[in-house]
Amino acid sequence: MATDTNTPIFPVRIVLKRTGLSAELLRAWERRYGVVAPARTKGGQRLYSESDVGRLALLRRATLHGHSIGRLSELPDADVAGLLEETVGLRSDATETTPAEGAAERTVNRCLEAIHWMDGAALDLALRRAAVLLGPVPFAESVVAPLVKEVGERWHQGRLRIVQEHLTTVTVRQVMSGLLAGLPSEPTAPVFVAATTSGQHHELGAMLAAAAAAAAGWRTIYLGSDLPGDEIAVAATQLHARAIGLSIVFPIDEAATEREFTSLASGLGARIPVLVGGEGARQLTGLINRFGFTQVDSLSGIRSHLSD
Amino acid sequence: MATDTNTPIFPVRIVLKRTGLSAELLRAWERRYGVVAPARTKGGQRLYSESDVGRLALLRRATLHGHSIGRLSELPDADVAGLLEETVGLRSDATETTPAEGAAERTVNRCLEAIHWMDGAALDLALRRAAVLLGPVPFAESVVAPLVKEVGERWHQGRLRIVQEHLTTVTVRQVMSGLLAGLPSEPTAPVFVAATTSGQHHELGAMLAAAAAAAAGWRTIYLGSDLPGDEIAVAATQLHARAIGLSIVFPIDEAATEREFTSLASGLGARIPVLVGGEGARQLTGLINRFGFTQVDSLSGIRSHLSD
DNA sequence: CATTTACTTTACAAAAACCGTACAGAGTGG
DNA sequence: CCACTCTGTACGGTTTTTGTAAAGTAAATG
Repeated sequence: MATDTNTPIFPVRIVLKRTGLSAELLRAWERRYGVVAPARTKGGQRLYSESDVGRLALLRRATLHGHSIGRLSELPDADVAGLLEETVGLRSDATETTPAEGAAERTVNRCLEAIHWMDGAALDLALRRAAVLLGPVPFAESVVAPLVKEVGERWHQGRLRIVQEHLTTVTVRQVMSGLLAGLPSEPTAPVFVAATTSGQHHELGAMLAAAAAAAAGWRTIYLGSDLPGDEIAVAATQLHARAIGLSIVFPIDEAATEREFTSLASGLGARIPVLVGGEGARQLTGLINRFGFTQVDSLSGIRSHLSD
Repeated sequence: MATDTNTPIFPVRIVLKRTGLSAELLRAWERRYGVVAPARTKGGQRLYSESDVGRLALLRRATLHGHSIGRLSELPDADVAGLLEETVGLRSDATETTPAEGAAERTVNRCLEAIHWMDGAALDLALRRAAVLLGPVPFAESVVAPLVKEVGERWHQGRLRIVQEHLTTVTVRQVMSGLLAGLPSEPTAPVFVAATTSGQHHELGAMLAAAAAAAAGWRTIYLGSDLPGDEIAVAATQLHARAIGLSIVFPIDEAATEREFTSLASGLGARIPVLVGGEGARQLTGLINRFGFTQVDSLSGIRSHLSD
């Protein structure tokens, strides 16, 4: 095989993007602690391998949780992952460190299997492992989002029972909220409020939005599902929110959604950006625009919108 | 294995976070009582092991319950744990307000305050503090249960907004699920299924039931709220549940509840005990008895019923 | 060839920890 | 009521650790 996980192919800028490190810090880590030893081009620029990137991402997460880079640098990947699980409160016994890529897809399949058998514990375990291994953002994007979508579809087609869908919601919610609690947030950071309007009982979309915002450094407040528009407005105002995220899965009743939007908009004194996402939002573009809201169709979309 | 429970790896800041001690106090304990003897880095910074952290957390809990650190410091972990269990268990005696009970009440008030200001972070913090201080079961009984009840009442009286109730649900749920995940459960233990029937959107009662069962050593599956009776039946059957817990907060519609009960009962092949709790259950005694279900009115009630 | 991106080295600065010492409130025994 | 112990907290001055910046050079890119 030409490209295994040790083939050096990534230039720094990619690594910076994927790990969230700054160039200076990355070089400092290499110089001072020998955290990774990237190959070089003949001109002397660094070339990192997939496993380098994985290790760096892992290390970064561990340091954000309070571990000191000096100690961590002496540990192999597996131990760092183990430590991280422990300190984040995500526990498991064995730590097979299967370096990233296909991991997400495999996790999703394992989850679907667990859901089929209603094996909550297995589902939980699979999710937690993936969460630690991948980190919050990739986990949300490449595991939770596809999983939720798939479950939604199967449920819609009658291939999944209501309990199974419920079990999924409960378990995913649990893992995600643990993850969210672990993300650091400055007290001075802008506030993001995530919720779901009345009639919308599917929470996970809003939770994903919350995760995306939190990962982007916002202070996020997740208010749960099925909330009247004016209530959301009250919360957003009181909390001085700088943005609001709504998730709409089924656009069952456009008129009802419009009512909610109206009460939300009229309750918002200052003009606060409202991001609307979810499957259902796609069919409501007109409505969304009419209210001056913004439609987003992916988690990265949320992230980029929040960069203002 | 590179990292067992005696490998020194945790820097102070993590220990402080996990134990709730202050830096000064921790050092004082080490200096004066030799409570733990952390390893050092080259530069002289402390490095604690997993078992150090465990011992410190234990000691802190014990001191908060009134034991003196001087005495405790001479005891091995197991004895401290024993002592702690003894003193916490004493609570059920008619003794007036032990420090722990005062703490519970104070926590509830602090939570209500936080809820009023929609300060999710403060709410979360107060709950977590109380959870580690009191341990899972007393926490559920003397903090969460009263809190949920109070919030329910205020909400009913219109003294709380819907958002505030939602925020409470979300936050409590998060803390509780973290707690539940921490409780050990044997794979061979009997299974308890907790849920809420259709139309019942208030989750926390069922979660409390799940916590009580988990603390009693059962393997619990929490299925979430608003589930049709037959779906609960399917899950219970498939999972070989040995008991089912339902929570009914508002008995809005007795006829509807009866329908749910019917579909649940008819879906259960074997005769599985069904425990019904919550405010609403009190007004449905007749209905509950007619189906051969059991009414419970407190968490300790659940525990005692599950001892069979 | 000009502009952008990276590299190295050196230096600085802030945070986090360290230590010793001291102080204050609660409880205890005389 | 007065010492005295036990315990938690606080201050002030150092050292370690870690992140960031500056300056000058080299490589890549279009």
